[in-house]
Amino acid sequence: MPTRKAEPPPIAELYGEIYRVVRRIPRGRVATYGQVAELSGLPGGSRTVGRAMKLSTPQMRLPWQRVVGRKSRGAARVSILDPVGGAVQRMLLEKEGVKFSTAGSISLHAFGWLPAADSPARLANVPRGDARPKKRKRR
DNA sequence: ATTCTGACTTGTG
DNA sequence: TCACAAGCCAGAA
Repeated sequence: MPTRKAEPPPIAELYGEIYRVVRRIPRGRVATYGQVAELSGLPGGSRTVGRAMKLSTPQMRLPWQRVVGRKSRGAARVSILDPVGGAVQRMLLEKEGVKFSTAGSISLHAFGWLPAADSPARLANVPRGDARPKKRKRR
């Protein structure tokens, strides 16, 4: 085979994967950009997920409002720059039961999506040690 | 090719 | 908790 430079990663494919992951987020739950990125095979690609959301269209019928920005260890928040879009996202989430604190943050402890325990029904007894294999102490 | 920008995240102070 | 810097990735100029 002649010299064939490593072809660039199929961006479109990755976007498709991102949308696929987003569709798995259950109603009333939220996932962070970073979380969606990892599940899509794009570690560190949180910004790419944000772009994918922005590029999404209504025809896709994508639950984009369930993807939020991480604020701290157990909290998330709306990260859309456009104030109108941000308000829409919040409204849509509240409509499906997601509660916002006075500071405008969402408790991941209460509404964070747990991909691993997605179908088994999140019992009240959800193991605290997230699905993270290796993680030093608390981050 | 280089620089800027953003629906990101994490570390510091 | 807030502000700022750095690292990060893809698209636009």
